[in-house]
Amino acid sequence: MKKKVTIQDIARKANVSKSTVSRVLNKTTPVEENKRVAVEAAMKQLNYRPNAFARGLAGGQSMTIGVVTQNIGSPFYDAVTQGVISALSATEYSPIFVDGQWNRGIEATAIRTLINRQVDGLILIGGNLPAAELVTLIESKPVVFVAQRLAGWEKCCLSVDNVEAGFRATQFLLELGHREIAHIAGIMEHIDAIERLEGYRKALRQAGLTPDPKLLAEGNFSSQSGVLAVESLLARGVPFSAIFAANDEMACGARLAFYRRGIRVPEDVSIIGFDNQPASAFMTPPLTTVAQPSREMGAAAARGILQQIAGEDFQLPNFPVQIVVRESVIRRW
Amino acid sequence: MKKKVTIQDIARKANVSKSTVSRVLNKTTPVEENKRVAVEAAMKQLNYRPNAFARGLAGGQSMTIGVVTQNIGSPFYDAVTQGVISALSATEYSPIFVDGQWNRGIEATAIRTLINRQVDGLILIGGNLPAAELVTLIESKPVVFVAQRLAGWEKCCLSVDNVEAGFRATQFLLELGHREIAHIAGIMEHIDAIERLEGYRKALRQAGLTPDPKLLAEGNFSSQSGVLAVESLLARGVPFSAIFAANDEMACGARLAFYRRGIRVPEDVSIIGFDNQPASAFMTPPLTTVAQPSREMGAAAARGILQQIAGEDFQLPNFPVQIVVRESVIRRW
DNA sequence: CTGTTAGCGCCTTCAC
DNA sequence: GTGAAGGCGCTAACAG
Repeated sequence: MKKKVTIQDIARKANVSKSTVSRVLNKTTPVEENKRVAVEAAMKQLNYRPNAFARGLAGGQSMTIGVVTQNIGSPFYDAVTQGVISALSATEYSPIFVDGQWNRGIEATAIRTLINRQVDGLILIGGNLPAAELVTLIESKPVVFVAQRLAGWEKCCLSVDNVEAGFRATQFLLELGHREIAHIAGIMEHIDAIERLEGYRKALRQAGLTPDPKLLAEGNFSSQSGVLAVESLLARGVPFSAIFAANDEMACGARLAFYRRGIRVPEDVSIIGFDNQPASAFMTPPLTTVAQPSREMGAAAARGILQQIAGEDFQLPNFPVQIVVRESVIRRW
Repeated sequence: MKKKVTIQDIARKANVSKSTVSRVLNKTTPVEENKRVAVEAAMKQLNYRPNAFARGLAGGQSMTIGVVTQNIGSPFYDAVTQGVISALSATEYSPIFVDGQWNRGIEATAIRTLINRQVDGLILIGGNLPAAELVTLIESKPVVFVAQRLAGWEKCCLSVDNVEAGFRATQFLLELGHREIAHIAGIMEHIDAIERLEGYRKALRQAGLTPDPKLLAEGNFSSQSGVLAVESLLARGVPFSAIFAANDEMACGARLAFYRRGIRVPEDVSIIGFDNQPASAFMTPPLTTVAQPSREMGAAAARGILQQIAGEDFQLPNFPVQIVVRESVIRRW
């Protein structure tokens, strides 16, 4: 075993005291030039690495911010994660990730683990713990919720307006001339799924149409469920000329189901997805979809945390969605 | 600010000493039943959470294992990560992730960050730091390299035989009757890409064919590069009836390029990818691909670390690849 | 079985 | 500017 070099060792080597070493390390107080150089040299020579634990213990700051992810669903979450990473990489803070797997129990444990590790802030991406439980877990640490809409915590919530997004996606199909529009919803326990469905219905109603339950299939955000949804839809015998899927994975699955049946996209049916995941541009035909600025949202979340830590007044930005038109939709004459 | 409750507080409340509390906490030494109960009750009441930093400082163990990922390339890496998470979730250890982005500098920094955080072990997924540098960084901590093949560190390397995999993929196409087989390689700095290409050539030679440089295109593992590769291949005017892409993303891009040109898959050209990423089953047509047991590899890596920490003798298992046949290949008569 | 005594490595007052 | 002393919360010997 290698003996670890401590602040003490380098103090001896540089003929100064521990305090001085600490000072050059943190730049908290000016230190005489030559001493500083000596210290830095010693650190280099002995290959000194400050012990993050000791620091955290003594200083009260862990310089880490905890991120709780949910690995199910759409690549949207991955992108948010990337945003967090990149925003933090320029700072002294490191992210530490724990996965909640869309399971309340696991999620709670994940948060506890993070708190035990003394994270200085928390970013929760997705998740479905009730607000009350969250409050007790968080312990009043800085926090930002991504893709959530917690009552009483609006200031800390970062998400696009999914109702609006669903509305616009449907509206888009309506404007292309479609009248019989099906929807493949996500898991109805997720706020995203609920709101997108709501937007879908709203658009239909506004166009003077009545949402037909027979044109609604519930999936679970997986590709496979998209296949099943289309098969179910087809089996019901109610005709439709377009589909709005609550995420790209399911849109993907839907497209495959049509392929299997010999139904052409977009000649026979149009598809619009959600998330603009990278692969959607490479499907055949390329998938039209609704894009959320996921990376930016992750970065914004990280910045929000940093500002809270700094005690600054902060406000999370608003993010608009955007429809990315590709060949999977076509006007139907 | 909430005052933190410490081991001392609960010791007072339970009328025992700090040590006893520590003992029930870690179950290191039997403690009298009634005292134990009292302590546990006190912990519950005061909502006690042990401070991981203090623990780490005092005990020398951080109970975290660091994972360095590279977010570029194929979803293979994501799956490995999942495997690590799941294998570790049953233990007292938590993974902490840092991203190296396939950049030597960033990767080195990532490893240093992890070391500073006193991780008890390291899992490096991908990456391309030279062995020499790695050695000094690691500081003789337990380590497992996934998808690497470091000379002198064979015992700690976990990867499939990519030469063999490339060989079999090509062989598979040969057996279908193809003779003019193109290859879209990955970034030639990555060992995976190099080995897969080598396997491809080996198979051709063994079949009595000479690898034609005009049938080789270099991509960068991204979908987009798959598109470009096919366009480049087509522009060269050398006919081919099948393509082996070094990962599914590029295979995806290739498929799109053919679609754009009106070239049918698999009627006109067959495609085989690599990684068996989930989406590959949902392409049109579903993609034939080479599967690595990625989750299992991640889990095995985690177990390897744990065994090293425990000082046990360990040996990383061998993982075979497997060809998953789907509709994107067809015999050519 | 249990309380007491030392630190773990570092930061932060304090006097100098 | 700089060194000495104290403490962060917990674990790990040590005696009892």
